[in-house]
Amino acid sequence: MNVEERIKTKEQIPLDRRTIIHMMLVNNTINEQIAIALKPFDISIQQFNVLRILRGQKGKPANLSTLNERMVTRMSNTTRLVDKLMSKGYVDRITCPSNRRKVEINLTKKGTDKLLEMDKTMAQTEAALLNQFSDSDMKQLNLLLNKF
Amino acid sequence: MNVEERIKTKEQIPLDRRTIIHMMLVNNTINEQIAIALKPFDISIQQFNVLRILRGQKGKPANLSTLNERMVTRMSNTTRLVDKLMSKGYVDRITCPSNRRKVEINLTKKGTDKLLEMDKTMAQTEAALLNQFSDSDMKQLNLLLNKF
DNA sequence: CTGCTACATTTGTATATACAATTGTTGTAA
DNA sequence: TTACAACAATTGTATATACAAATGTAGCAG
Repeated sequence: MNVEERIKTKEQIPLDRRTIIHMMLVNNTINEQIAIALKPFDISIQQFNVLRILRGQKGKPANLSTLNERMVTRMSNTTRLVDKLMSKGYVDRITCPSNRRKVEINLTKKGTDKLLEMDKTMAQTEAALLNQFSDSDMKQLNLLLNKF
Repeated sequence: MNVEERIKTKEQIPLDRRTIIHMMLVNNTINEQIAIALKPFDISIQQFNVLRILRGQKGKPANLSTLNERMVTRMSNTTRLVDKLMSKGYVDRITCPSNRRKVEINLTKKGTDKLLEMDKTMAQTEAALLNQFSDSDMKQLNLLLNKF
């Protein structure tokens, strides 16, 4: 992706600004591709993220603040995000018996199955996005990203 | 920024997935910081982007499709984005005399002035975001981003 | 036990965004 | 010249998101 061409500018962009813009452009690409991959499942990136967090819990229920803490892109209203996953039948939610302020959220069987399907598509998408990267490219990129 | 720590996972994340997640996390940081910088001006990143595009036009008016084409993060409703800039007095909009389907959007004096103020804050924010990067780091990062 | 503060989630509401349908304009083929 | 397709922007509407206020619960000082 050529930055100047994409944003149609002829003037030279200072390196620091160009870097920021470049990051944004790539991120848009990433988000678009993942959204396309998840579209058949009628699910957003954040919803997918929550499903994966729940799987990582290995049956141990999660409450809302835990989810919010672990989400890649945090959002201001996790309640309603979980509402949507519930209405799809992917998770269930009960109030925590030991502390009735909290809730316990779990993956359902249906959620687990769907997530397994999504995994395949997502793996393909990740691979496609990164197909020009060698392992050492990726390591280098991760090192550079650490500087942010 | 340590990925595993941030998303609170103990399991090892495959390198390709980690790379994608890392990109997203850094992008969130970038967006948050820029949003904070622009908050005093009561303007969004995309609105700021449009103002800069208009300045790049050097007085030559832009129409909506031009703006949309050049925006870093394109959106589905540039009309209403421009509405907001108009209501702030930063731009004006007339229908194009030579082709009445199009519009001509221009920066106002007020918009130009405000943009100049925003430049300062934005330069600081960019510098702060990239303060751990040497020039060669940035060049390297840009090269790697080209692979997406 | 009472009153108070902190906690965890939910709800209300205003704003933002996506997507499709609509409006008005232009160019052009018959 | 008329009819029609393509174009450019706008509008309607459903959904998403942010932010603040409200609800209900727990813990704790006195």
